[in-house]
Amino acid sequence: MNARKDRQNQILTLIANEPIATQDELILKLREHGYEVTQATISRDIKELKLIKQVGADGKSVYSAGN
Amino acid sequence: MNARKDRQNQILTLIANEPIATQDELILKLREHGYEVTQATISRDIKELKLIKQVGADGKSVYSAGN
DNA sequence: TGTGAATATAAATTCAAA
DNA sequence: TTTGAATTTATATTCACA
Repeated sequence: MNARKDRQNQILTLIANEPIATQDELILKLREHGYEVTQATISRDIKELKLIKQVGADGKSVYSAGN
Repeated sequence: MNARKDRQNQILTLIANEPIATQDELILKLREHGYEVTQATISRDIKELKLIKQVGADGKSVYSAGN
């Protein structure tokens, strides 16, 4: 299925363009773009995409593509 | 106080030398090296050290120094 | 296969205290 | 300031099912 791949690409785009700190935040953003998913699915996407969660200079954590 | 800085250096050494997946694991390793701390403290250390948790190729997550 | 609901596990934070 | 105990919050996993 391509819904999954599309969604994962959207995730990459989202985190590249704005700081996203939690999976719940990501769920909301995805919803704005027409993707309806739950936290369990996001968690799996993040794992597959090998995203990392890093604490920024300001102390806020942000998801990003590790490399 | 230097206990904190010493402990944080030990943390950096530990994660550099073996894969550590969780804060509880880190607590155990630190204990082996004479440091007695709780998860709350480790969480703060990790934040200060700006460590990242990344999912490896094998699917296991590991803490590492982001850069 | 991919997903959601429920649950388990991990991690961050609050609040008191040394 | 730094910490631990308790708690909240976030994330990963299990289990059933389309």
